[in-house]
Amino acid sequence: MSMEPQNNEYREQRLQSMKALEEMGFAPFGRKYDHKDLARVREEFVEGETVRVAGRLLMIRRMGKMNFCTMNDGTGRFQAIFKRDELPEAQFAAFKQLNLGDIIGVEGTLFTTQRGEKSIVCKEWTMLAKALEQPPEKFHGLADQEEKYRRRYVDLMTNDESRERFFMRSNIIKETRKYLWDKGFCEVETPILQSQAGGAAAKPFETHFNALDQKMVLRIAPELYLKRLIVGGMNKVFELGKDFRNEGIDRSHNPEFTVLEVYEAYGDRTSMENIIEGLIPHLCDTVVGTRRIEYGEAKEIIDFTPPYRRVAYKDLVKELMGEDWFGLEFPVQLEKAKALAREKEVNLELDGVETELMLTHEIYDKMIEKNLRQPTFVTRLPHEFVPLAKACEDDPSLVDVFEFVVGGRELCPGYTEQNNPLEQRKALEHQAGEDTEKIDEDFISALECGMPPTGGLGIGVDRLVMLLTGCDGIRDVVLFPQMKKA
RNA sequence: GGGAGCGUAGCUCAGCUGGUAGAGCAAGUGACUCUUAAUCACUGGGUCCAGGGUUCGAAUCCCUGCGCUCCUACCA
Repeated sequence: MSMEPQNNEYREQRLQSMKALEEMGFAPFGRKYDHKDLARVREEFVEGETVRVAGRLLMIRRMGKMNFCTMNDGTGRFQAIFKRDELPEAQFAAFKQLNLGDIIGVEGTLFTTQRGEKSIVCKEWTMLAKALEQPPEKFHGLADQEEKYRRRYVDLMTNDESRERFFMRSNIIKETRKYLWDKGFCEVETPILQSQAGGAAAKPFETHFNALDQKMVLRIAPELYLKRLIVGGMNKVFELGKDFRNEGIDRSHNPEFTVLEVYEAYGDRTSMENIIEGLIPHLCDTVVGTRRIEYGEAKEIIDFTPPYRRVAYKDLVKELMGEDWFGLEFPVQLEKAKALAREKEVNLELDGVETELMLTHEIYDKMIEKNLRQPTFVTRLPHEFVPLAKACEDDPSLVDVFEFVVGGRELCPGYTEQNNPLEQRKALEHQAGEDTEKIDEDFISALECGMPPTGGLGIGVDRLVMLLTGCDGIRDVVLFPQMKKA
């Protein structure tokens, strides 16, 4: 657990081996080495061809005059063979000084063993980097969660699965950009360092700007700046970047996380539904290789083939509680909910629940959303839950938004954005309460210049990656998750 | 925030009602020219997370601290 260099028998031995190599004329830390990726060597394997490869020694099977090593260069594993017959005497002798974890370059000829293992028979090898630290056990790899997160490089070098997951994350981000660029969206960058935090209800991280002697915050959402761009006539924009929220850490929350926000002028929430219905299948096709993804411990199959179900919040509630639900008296509703909860063995939290709205929402939370396994847009939510969004045209008590639910969890919301500056001010003032300083006057002022009707979308990229890689913890898809100082 | 659990060799883990610390892998030496979690023989390796307490005696029991994990609550 110590972060200081190990000072043990391994380190001593390796320092000695380093010295021995130097004395034999092998510089323990090499320079640029032109080579072919191991994955390509395997793919384009030609018996007898001479190639140069490089990588870390993962396993060494010493048999005296013929030795087998498993190398790993980050693209894949490959076997290298060190035979006395095939190597200059000095090279064969120096081979004995190699340890697990060392990085070497190998020049040799491609060869298939009797057991059919594609290999390279070494003719000449080069020391590229000596490892002074002993790598983790070859079979289990690094298993300790804490150590995996704190020393991700050790996790990456030993666990192929972990490394592949992060390459997959990189591809998801690349293909997300590509998809949006191809649809005519413009990628922008807005301030992360802001004088006031807006666009979400969350505690910001605070910092101090010395030159201006001014308190600053890290953004909690890019929303308000992106809408300014819509006002300015950048009609289709997106930003892919980090938000920071000064709140707790758990399996689905990291204080710094990656978000994608998309805004489309002259659109509405349905424009955003179309983007999700296009983007997610695109990611499935280009990155995952299937639209049917295994999810959770139960290995439940989630099918991302569009179109996705669209259903109004109230219709979902009626499906469960009966067509007449919203006409019933509150005490009747309460009894009915309790009875159903008992039947389904669900624990409803009813303390302080005094209205139809609150009760209905508790029912939705505990008994409806969890059962929406396949991709679903839940639309037409009560105004109270999303106070800043634009009301539905035909019913001012509802807002024209969706929550996109997959696997029983909300993945992302989409909005028909509020473009009436008077309504927006009212809503913001209501939210801010006493704290009127919290209102971003410049943002209101932007709206007063006239913002076209607009659809907006915000996706937690980490959670999207979790879904597509079948992980159930955010720390498994963030390279260096936030940890307490050890 | 509330609850439960964990921290032992480089790594993965055993260690019962308290009696001077164990295995596998890894390492060192030796044998072996088709191994692949190679095999075989011998050898070395520990601040039992840190600090305090109980005890003749603590990895083990108690307290405090640090870190992690799980459940639960909160979270546009």
